[in-house]
Amino acid sequence: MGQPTLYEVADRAGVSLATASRVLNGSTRTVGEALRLRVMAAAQELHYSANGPAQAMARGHNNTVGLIVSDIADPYFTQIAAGVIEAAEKAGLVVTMGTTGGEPDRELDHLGGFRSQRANGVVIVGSRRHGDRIEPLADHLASYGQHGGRVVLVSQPVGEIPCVEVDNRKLAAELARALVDQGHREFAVLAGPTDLVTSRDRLTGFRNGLRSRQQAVPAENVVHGAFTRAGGHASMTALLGRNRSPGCVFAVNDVMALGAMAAIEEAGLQVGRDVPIAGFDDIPTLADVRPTLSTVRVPLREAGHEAVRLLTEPGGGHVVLSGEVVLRDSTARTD
Amino acid sequence: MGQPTLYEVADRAGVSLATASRVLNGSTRTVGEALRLRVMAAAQELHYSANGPAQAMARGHNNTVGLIVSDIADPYFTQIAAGVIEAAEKAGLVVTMGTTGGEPDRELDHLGGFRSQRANGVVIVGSRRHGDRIEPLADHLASYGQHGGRVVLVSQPVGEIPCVEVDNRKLAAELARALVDQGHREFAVLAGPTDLVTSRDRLTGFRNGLRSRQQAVPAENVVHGAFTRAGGHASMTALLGRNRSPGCVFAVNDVMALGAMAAIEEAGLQVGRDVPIAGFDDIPTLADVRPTLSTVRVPLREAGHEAVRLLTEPGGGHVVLSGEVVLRDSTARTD
DNA sequence: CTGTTAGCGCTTTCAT
DNA sequence: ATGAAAGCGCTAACAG
Repeated sequence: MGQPTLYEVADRAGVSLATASRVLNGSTRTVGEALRLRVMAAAQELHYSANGPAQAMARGHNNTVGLIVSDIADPYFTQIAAGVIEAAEKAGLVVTMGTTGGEPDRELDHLGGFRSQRANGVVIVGSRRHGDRIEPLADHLASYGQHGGRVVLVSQPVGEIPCVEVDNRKLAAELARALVDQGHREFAVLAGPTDLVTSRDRLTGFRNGLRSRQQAVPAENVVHGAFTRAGGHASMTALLGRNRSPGCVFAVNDVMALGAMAAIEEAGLQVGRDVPIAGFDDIPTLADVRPTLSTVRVPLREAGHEAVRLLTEPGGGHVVLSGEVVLRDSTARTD
Repeated sequence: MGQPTLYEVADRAGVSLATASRVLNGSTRTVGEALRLRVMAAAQELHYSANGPAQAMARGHNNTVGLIVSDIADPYFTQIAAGVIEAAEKAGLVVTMGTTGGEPDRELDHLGGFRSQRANGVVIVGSRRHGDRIEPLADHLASYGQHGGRVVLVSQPVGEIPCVEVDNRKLAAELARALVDQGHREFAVLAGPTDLVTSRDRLTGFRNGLRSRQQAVPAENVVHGAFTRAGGHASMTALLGRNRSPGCVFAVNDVMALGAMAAIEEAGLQVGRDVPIAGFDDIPTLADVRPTLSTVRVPLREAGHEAVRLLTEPGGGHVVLSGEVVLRDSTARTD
């Protein structure tokens, strides 16, 4: 015997199904005080709990938002996820989450799952890949969208899909200029994966910024690797293997910068004095790392809020979030 | 017009609803090759996506696990959540997440929500509170459980509810002894909230450990505060205000220890040399903090895995996870 | 204000 | 192997 049904509650309260439904599940219709009380009492006594799937079916949607990230344990995604959850709960939505481990296919799987779940909308966080065949995603999105499903990307736009974007190129350029203005003249970049649009944008922006100050990064000082702490560590180790003083290093995200800092120390060098380094994102973790890391503050939580806003508000939208360069000790010139 | 229905697919394929259902949604029944192909084709062409709520209603459950944490951005919860998600995805379950911000009432709200959603089970992560009126939770759980809903606690047992527990007392005692064995003789504890069972257990365990080595923490050196980085910072600041060399400090979790380390530095003291400190949990963040923090490694992700296992396996269960003391630089004796 | 009654889309006996 | 039909629990017209 399963959970009590609305029917049983109605029965016990001696009212019709409709009446019970009206009092228990926020209908606009109003019910007489006497009956209302009887229904509530009956529900109490039976420990009634509305059958969500049945409601969802009858209503056509779920009050749910799907969230797709590649790795919830990565501080970047954690922050955005936290923002999404905050905003969603505020809007009375429930968040269902899926992780991809970086595999684009998993993204589609989850999208299909959420669609099938009849989620009100889906937030997909994570950089597009350069040369991505856009079609599969766009296709899915289109057919999902045609049937009222809403999708918001947090990364880069794909077609007309609503999107929350960070102005990576502009900010990376600003960082580059700030670094030059601090007196740095030699540079290296831990550039992340070659195909991630986010890392490419940051690299490009950084180069543009340098160029506007008549500086450049030598090709051999651009090293690619995974977008993770381990990737940063490996990239930095490789770089140091070729050149013990590569100049000021720009890691395209903080997590990589952290790995790189560890690698620098392990090589017997001192972060800042021997090898200045800057990151990107300003994840909260940085608060406890010494030397303090120069980086670009990106409003990650806010990105999550915006994504939910785009999902719940009518009409599309394309939000470009800015940020700000934060110079700290890891790039301070001591001479 | 909404999404295509199974009926439309069946129609287009020229078969019955039942047949279409059997081929599209993993039934045990088998269908002739010819029809099967026609159905699949029709589904393709129509971009059919099964209506999850309808399936859930017909089947009675959701293939969903609810996850309740107080704050997804706290590394402790992040790790456990990551473990839950890993295990759930492996088991073909989807995870739906709710946050409480530390308010016990929100826990009940979410529990109700998940129950209503007909989640297969719910994982509740987060310390019970001492003097909690167990009844509300236990009540809800009981009536949920009677109807086939499964709940697993990750923290401390409540009644007969399956639970994944960390042996906080034992481990805190081991830490205390290890610290004494390192030569420390004076101690202070940043003890967290007075009512959280986890913090109380760690405090008690620590005291027990000291006692077994004929040591103790003076009452004025036990300072309570929030279970967060800010709480650790505030507690440490307060402690230092009374006593610039309180001895070896035990922060009942790493996040607090991190806040405390910042406070120590801000007070112009040096972590380790002036103020030795140890934490608890061994969150990944510690990898990038200097001096390296002595702590107790707790298998957080594994706790998440175990929780899902308990949820999916028949029968109850009570898992007690152990951990290990990890002595690093923050408590090294230099004299 | 309250009750009747169709569905919502799918699964699952039960026949054939 | 396939189809017909009875629900699953709830909402939302539509009637009173």
